[in-house]
Amino acid sequence: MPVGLNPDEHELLARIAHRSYVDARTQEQIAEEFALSRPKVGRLLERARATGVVDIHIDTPRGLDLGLEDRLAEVFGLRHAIVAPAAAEPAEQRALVGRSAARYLERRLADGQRVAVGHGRDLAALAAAFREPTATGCVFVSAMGGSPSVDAPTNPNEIARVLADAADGTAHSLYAPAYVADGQVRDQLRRQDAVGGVFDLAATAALALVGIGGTDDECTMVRSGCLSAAEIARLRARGAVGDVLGTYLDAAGAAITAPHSERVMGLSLTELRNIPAVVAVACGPEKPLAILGVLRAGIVDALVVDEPNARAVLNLQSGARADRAQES
Amino acid sequence: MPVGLNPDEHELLARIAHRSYVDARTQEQIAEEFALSRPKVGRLLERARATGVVDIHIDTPRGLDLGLEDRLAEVFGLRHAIVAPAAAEPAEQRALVGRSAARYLERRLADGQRVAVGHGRDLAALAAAFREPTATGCVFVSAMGGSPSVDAPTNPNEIARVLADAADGTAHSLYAPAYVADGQVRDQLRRQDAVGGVFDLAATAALALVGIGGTDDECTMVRSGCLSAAEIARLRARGAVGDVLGTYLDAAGAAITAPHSERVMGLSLTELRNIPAVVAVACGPEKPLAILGVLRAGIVDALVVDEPNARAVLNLQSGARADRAQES
DNA sequence: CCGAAACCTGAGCATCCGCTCACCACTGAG
DNA sequence: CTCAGTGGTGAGCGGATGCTCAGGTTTCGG
Repeated sequence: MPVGLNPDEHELLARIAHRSYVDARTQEQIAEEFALSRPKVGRLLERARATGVVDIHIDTPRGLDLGLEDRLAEVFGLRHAIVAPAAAEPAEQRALVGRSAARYLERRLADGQRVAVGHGRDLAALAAAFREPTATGCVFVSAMGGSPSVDAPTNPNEIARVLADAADGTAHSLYAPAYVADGQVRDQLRRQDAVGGVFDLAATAALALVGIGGTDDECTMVRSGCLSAAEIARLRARGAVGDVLGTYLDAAGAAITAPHSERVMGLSLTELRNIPAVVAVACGPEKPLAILGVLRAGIVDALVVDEPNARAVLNLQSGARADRAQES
Repeated sequence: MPVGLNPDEHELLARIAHRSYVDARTQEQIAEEFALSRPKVGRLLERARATGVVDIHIDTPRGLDLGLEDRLAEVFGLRHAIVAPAAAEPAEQRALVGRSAARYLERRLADGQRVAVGHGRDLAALAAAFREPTATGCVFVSAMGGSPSVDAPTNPNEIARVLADAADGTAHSLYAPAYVADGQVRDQLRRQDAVGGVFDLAATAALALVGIGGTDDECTMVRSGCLSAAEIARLRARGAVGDVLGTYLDAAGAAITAPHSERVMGLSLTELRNIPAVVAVACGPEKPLAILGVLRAGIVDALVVDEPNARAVLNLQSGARADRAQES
């Protein structure tokens, strides 16, 4: 029961709340009935809500924590944050994140929008769960190169195709590897019409859909053969915590620069920043630092993650803020 | 959890409800966020309420049953129905009803209103609990004669005085007995300025405050000496179930007529009907039929009763309706 | 006892919300 | 395949709501 309220006041608030919420009377009618002014009734109703005399409870589907999403969006300045319920099995967890991301994307897509598509198991899970959205005529474009095993479901081309199929739209594939030998080769490749044209389409997309990769030896880049274990180790040594479209970032959100960054066949951070909306999807226990780095880079507009990552990232960030506060 | 809702729909309703009720966003902002039209968001919120995804609970003070009040008001066409919580002890019950009635009257009184006042233990309890209302300059007028023991706290004069004191208003006393020998004496008395003037004041009051008397041998009329046990028994034999200002009614709400009705020194039912608002107060286990009769007479605008009576009266009425339905 | 500050109050106004209505897509029967 | 019926959708509008602000009252401290 509400505290700091005398019984008469409590009764009045309950009566007025009853009229308002149960009988759906207008504030004016209630004012009339209780011989009060209309604004006063409004204030009493507000007070009833504030003191808990009226308790509005929302039956959230099991596992969904909307407050957590709000905090995530607030702390990192995101437009949308979607937190999928926690799951015991990694595969199940990825499916849940994929499903959440799919529902989100279905809502978010607008007619005729072009979508730049990244790679990874999380985006593959999104694609697998994706159903026909309300929007029509959408175009899905690979935003980065592929891995040696070209038909793997985690390749951008494959993901773009699956999405286009489900959305009854079209797909543009990028026929290039994720990494080339050096910047010179990259520039040369991008000058090819078949490659550069797709890059341009991706760079001017209305929306980018990206995974967040890790820097462990089991990450997608290594498993798919895009990078060697030695290369990943070198990136780790330079402070890399994760990647977006092949560009690696440190924990502060800064890009790991040349020579590695010049070998990437994927939209750069600058190009990504020019896309109006970047949707990032991530899950898995190895990801908190990677997500943190990407969020701090300020390129992400919407984030879809599993609950453990959401909590972990928030803890890392608030810990960092506490540290800074202590220093000063 | 809500039934008949698929999980995706449930999640969407919960998300939208969260934005609306927790984050206090406007429907337009929500529509923007979820790529829906504004009316659609309104409909979804309505649906969320209907399906129980949002559950609005009102913390009612212990013992208060606002739904019961609503039914009472609905069934008998009352403007207000106030039900005081049930109590174990009769004295406690009367105090609770008196308190509820006092709070109600304090709210209801408007500046300068004249109030016609009846008698009885229930009104005495009201007067005892009465505190200064917001309205000022109110006038309290006895609407019926008194009992032989003139200073008893249940006499109209005494009740009017207490109310006037508390409200910082004025009181007009009626110096006449509740019953006289016959109609001739009554008319004669009412022609006296000191008596007739007060009657006129009472008859043109903005509000009447009446108790509902029973017809048992322990009723106020008998206990105060206004009527003898024999007289009450005769009234019972004629079908009387209760009284208002000394006028007895049967269970259908019709007045018991002459000769008894002509001996009353109190506002008649007709006079009462001309008063814009009649507030009746009643409590006690012997009262259900009396209350029923008075309510059926259609003179009452607002009723204050204890919970047992409220339930009993509703049961009696719905039983009667069922009977009539069965006949036809 | 007096002054000032804090609070509460109700008028006026801009915004928000629910309702009505015409329109359209989908469905099922002919 | 056609067409009436049904359920859902968004425009437009009038009423309802929340907010701001000036005025008045209470309650402190001096």
